[in-house]
Amino acid sequence: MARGQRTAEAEAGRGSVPERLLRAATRLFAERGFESTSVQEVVAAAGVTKGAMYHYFGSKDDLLYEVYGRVLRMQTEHLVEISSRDAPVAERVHAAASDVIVTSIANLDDTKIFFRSMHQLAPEKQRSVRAERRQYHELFRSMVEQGQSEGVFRSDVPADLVVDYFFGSVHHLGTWYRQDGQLTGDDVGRHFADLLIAGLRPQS
Amino acid sequence: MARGQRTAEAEAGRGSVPERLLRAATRLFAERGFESTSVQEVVAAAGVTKGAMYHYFGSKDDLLYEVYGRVLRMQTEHLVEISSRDAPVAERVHAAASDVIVTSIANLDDTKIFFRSMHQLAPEKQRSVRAERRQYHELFRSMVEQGQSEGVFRSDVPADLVVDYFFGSVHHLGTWYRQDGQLTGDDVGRHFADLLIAGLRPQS
Amino acid sequence: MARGQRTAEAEAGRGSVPERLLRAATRLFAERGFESTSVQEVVAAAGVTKGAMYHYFGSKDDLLYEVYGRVLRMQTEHLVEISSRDAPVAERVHAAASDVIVTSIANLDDTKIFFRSMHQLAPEKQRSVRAERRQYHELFRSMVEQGQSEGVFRSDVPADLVVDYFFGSVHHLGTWYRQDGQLTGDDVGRHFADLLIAGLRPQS
Amino acid sequence: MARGQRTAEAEAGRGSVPERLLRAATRLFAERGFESTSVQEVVAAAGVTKGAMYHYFGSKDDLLYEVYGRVLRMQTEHLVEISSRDAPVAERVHAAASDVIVTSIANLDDTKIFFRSMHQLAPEKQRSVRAERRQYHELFRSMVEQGQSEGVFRSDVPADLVVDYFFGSVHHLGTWYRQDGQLTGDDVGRHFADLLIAGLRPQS
DNA sequence: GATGAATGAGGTTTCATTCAT
DNA sequence: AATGAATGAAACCTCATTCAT
Repeated sequence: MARGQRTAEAEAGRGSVPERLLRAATRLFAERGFESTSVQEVVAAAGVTKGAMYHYFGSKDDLLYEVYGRVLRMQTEHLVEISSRDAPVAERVHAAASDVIVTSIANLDDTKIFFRSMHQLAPEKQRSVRAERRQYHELFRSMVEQGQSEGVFRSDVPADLVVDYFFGSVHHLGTWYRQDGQLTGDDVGRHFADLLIAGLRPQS
Repeated sequence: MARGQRTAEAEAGRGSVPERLLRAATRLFAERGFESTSVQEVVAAAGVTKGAMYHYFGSKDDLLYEVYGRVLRMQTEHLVEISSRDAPVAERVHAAASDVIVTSIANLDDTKIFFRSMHQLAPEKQRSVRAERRQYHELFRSMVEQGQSEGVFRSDVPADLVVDYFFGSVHHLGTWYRQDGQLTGDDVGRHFADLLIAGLRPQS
Repeated sequence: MARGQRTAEAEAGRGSVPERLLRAATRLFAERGFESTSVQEVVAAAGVTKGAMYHYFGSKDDLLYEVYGRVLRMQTEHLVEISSRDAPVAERVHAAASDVIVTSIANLDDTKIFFRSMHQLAPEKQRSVRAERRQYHELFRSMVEQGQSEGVFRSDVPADLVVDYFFGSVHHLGTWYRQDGQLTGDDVGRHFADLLIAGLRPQS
Repeated sequence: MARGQRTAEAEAGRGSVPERLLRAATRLFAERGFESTSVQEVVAAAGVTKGAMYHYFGSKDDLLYEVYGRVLRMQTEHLVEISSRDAPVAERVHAAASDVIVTSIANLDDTKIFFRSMHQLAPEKQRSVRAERRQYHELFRSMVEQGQSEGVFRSDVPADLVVDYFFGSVHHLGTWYRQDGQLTGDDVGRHFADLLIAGLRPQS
C-alpha cells in the first residue's frame, strides 16, 4: 500500500506503460485470440490499471491496431530496401521472400494475431491496415513482374497470383512453426524462397 | 398458431432445422467471425428459436465443430482416392494440390472459418479437428516423400516443410479470393499446383 | 437398437413408471436439491422420457409433493396407532419420539427433501403439506399436555415449544446421520427419546 | 443524470453498496430461497446494477457465502467467550445453548438461509463453512464431555449425539418462530436450554 | 498521469412445459 | 401410453468503457 502494490507479472518489469501494455496484449492476443482476451487480462498482465490503459489507448481495438502497425512498418521498410538493391531480380525476390519469413518468425505472435484477428478491427482501421499491406504486396508483385518481363520468371501465372500463393506460406507460419523445433527462421526462409524461385523459373 | 410466425430470413426456407442452422452459422461465422456472431443472430437467420438450436447442438462451439467436420471429411475422402490412383507421383501430387484448392474455393466460407476460428474451439474438439487435419497432411507428405525417393522431386527441402509451404496457400484463399473475380477455382487450382510441382523439380 | 435402447440406470429396473420416477426423484432431490435437479435428469435416471413423466405427473412440483406425501402419511398412521395405545403417557411419548426418528432415518432422503425443499412447493400444495404436518404436531402436543396435566411432565415449558424443540432433532437428522456410521436408527431413536423424556420430568 | 434514477427500494437507502447488497440478499434468500431468487431481484432491491454486484462479489454464490460468514463468526466468538468463563460446566452449557438460540432468533433470516441453502454452495465454499461449523460443534461437545466426566451429566448418551440433538432445535427455529409472536428470543433460549440441561442430568 | 467503482447492454445456456403424432 | 422436437422466458455472468477524484 505504501508504495503501490506491485502485483505485476512478466510484462510488468521493464519499459514504459504503453510498451508494457503492447507487450502484454501481443502475447495474450496470440495465445487466446483477440475476442477471448479481456481488457482486464491485458492490464493485469501489464501490471497497470484499466484507467491507465484508456489513458494511452482509445480502445481495445487501438491496442490491436498498434500491434499490427509495428511489424508491418518494419517489414515494409525491409522490402523497400531490398527492392532498391542493385542486384538481379531473382536475387531480390529471393531475398524479399526470405526476409518476410524470417521477420514473421521473429515476431510470431504478431503474425498470428495479424492473420487471425484482422477481421475484428473496426472497419476504418481495417482499411488502413489493408492499405499498408496492399502497398507491400504491390511492391513485391512489381518485382515479380519485372522478372517476368525480363524472361527470368515464367509468365503463364499472373504475378498477382504468385504473390497470393507465396504469402499464404507467411500466414500459415503461426499455425505450425515452433520456436523450440529444429528449424531456425533462416532455414525456413531459405527453403521457402528456394521453392518459390524454383517454381517461377520458365517452363521448358 | 395456424398462421405461424414466419419471421424467417434467407436460410429459413429449405431443409431441416439442423441444416438451416448449419447453413446460417457457416455464412455468419465467415462474414463476421465466430466470436462476433451471437447465437441469437444465427437462430434468427435460420428462422428458428434458441431452444431449437440447443436441442440439436450442445453449444455454440458444437456448431463450429460441425461446420469444420463436413468439409474436412470431404477433402480427406478426395485425397484418399487421389493418392490411390495408378498414376505417376508427380501427377498425383498435382491432382491433390489442385483438388484441395478447388474444394476450398467451392466452400470458401468454411475455409475462412476453419483458419480464422479453429483456435476458439474447446480444447478437446480442437484436438479432434487437428487430428483429422494431421492425417490429411501425412498422406500428402507421404506422396511428396515418394516423389523424393523416386528422384522425381528435389530432396534438399524436407517433405514436412513442403506441405506446410503449400497449405499456407490454402489458408490464404479466404483472404483474397473473390467469387465474382475473373479466376475460377479450377484456374487457381491449376496455377498453384503448377507452381508447387515446378518448385519441387530437382535442381540442376 | 433392435429392441429399444435400454440406456436406463439404477432406478430403471423395477416397478411401474410412476414408481420409478418417484424413486429417481427422491434420490436426486436429496442429493442435489429440488431446484438444482432438472426434469431431464429425473427422467433419465428413471429410464423414461419427459412425455411419460408429464403423463403421470402434472408438473415437477407434483413430483416433490408426492415424495412428501408418502412418508408423511406413514408417520401419521404410526402416531395415531401409538397415541391410542393403552399405556402410560410417558411411555407413549417415548415411543412416538423414537418412532419418528426411526422412520425418518429409514427414509432419510425424503427427510432431507422435506426440510430443505418444502418452501419451493407451490403455495397451495405447501398449505396442504403444512396442514398434514400440523395435524401430526397437534397429536403429539396433546400427548405432552396430557402428561403435564397428569403431573408426569413439567409444566413450566409450553407444550407447543416442547414439540418445536424435539422436531428440530428430526429436521436435523438429514444433516449429520450417516447410514454407514456406527449408530442404527433404533439407537438414535432411543437416545433422543431418552433425552426428551428426561428433559420433561418435573423439576424439583 | 443530474436527477439520477432512483428506482431503488427498501434496502437502497443506507450503507455502502456491498452492505446494501448483503442486506437485500439476506432478506430475499430467506423469503424465497437462494435458487428462487434471481440476481436481478437482489440488485433491484439493493438499488444497484448487476455490474456493481459483480464488482464486489465474484458470484451469486459468493453472496450466500458472505451471509453465512457473518453470523457464523459472531456465534463462534460468543461460544469461545462463554466456554472460557469461570463457572460450573452446567451453567456454561446452559449459557451457550441459550446464546445460540438467542442469536439465531436475532438473525432469523440468516438462520433460515443457513439451513436451507447451504447445500447449494459450491463444494469448496461448502467445505469452508462446514469446517467453521464443525469447530463450533466440537467446542460445544467438549463442554458436554467435561460435564460427563465430572459426573454432572449423564454418560449413557454420546456427547456427539447430544450436540446433534440440540442443534436440531436451532435449525428448526426458522420454520416456526414468528417475530410477532408472544415468545421473545430470550424466552425460547431459556426454555430450550432448560430442556437440554434437564435431559442431561444423570438418571437415577 | 492514474485510479477503480460503476454502468448497462449483451452474451451463452438452461429449463419446465407443450403438442402433434 | 408415450414420444421428442420445439418453445420462450429467464437465468447467471462478462465486458468495454466512463468519470469523479
